[in-house]
Amino acid sequence: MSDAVVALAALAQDNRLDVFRFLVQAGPQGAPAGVVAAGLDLAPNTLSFHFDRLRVAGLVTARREGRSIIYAAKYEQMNALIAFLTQNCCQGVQCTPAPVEGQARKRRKIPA
Amino acid sequence: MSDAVVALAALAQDNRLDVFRFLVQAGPQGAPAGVVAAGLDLAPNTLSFHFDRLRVAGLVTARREGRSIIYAAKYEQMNALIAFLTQNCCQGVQCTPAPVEGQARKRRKIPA
DNA sequence: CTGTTATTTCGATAATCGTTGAATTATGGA
DNA sequence: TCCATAATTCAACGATTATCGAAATAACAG
Repeated sequence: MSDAVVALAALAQDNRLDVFRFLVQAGPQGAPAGVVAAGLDLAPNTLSFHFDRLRVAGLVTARREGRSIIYAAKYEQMNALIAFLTQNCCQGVQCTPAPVEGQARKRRKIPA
Repeated sequence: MSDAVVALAALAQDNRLDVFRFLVQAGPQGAPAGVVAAGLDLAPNTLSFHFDRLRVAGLVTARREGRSIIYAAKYEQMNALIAFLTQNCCQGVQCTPAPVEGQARKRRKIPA
């Protein structure tokens, strides 16, 4: 219940939503903090702050690998959030989950 | 894109999420501000503040009816948000939208 | 017009947020 | 050991947020 608010708050910020989307695109193996920082042009300390929000919200995981820290999107938590919204937005009402009209987008590669 | 952030921010607050859920349960015809205030035990001015956030985010509509103002959930916008999250969380990855396990809840009536 | 009900607007307040610069910790290479 | 790289922590700041009390607006009844 209150988990949802924390998750929503974690995603309710431009940079943080970008970070999460970046990690989703990076795939299950995740990406090092530095790569995310470079890819999104964010200061490392600012990014740390946002990573922490996402981590506390259970939306990402963090693991050390050499001197990098690899962050990865936690898809299950995102699914839980979507499930919550789906159930709590559409109590008996019509609620078409929208069958992806655009089809797979251009699939941006991680920039150099 | 940025619409999503505004919508997420609108829902990322305890009282506001409660208000939206209340309106969803109230159905498409909506509920007067006073009824919501009584039902959720919120000060009318505080509630006005939250309604405005939801309205700006496009998540509710407001119409005058006599001396009451009726607020109603805008389901389409919520669906759009869920669609955005579904598409942007699950780029090619497994993303089971969870087929409503709990089934229709006790369906609380609007309190007197 | 006067009073009552329903809601919003205004001003102020404490708390939280996002960003920055400087310092710190952790890892690995020479 | 000494140095460079990767990331975090800390202290500070301006900005935004949520709430409150008081006043204002809107609609209706008498």
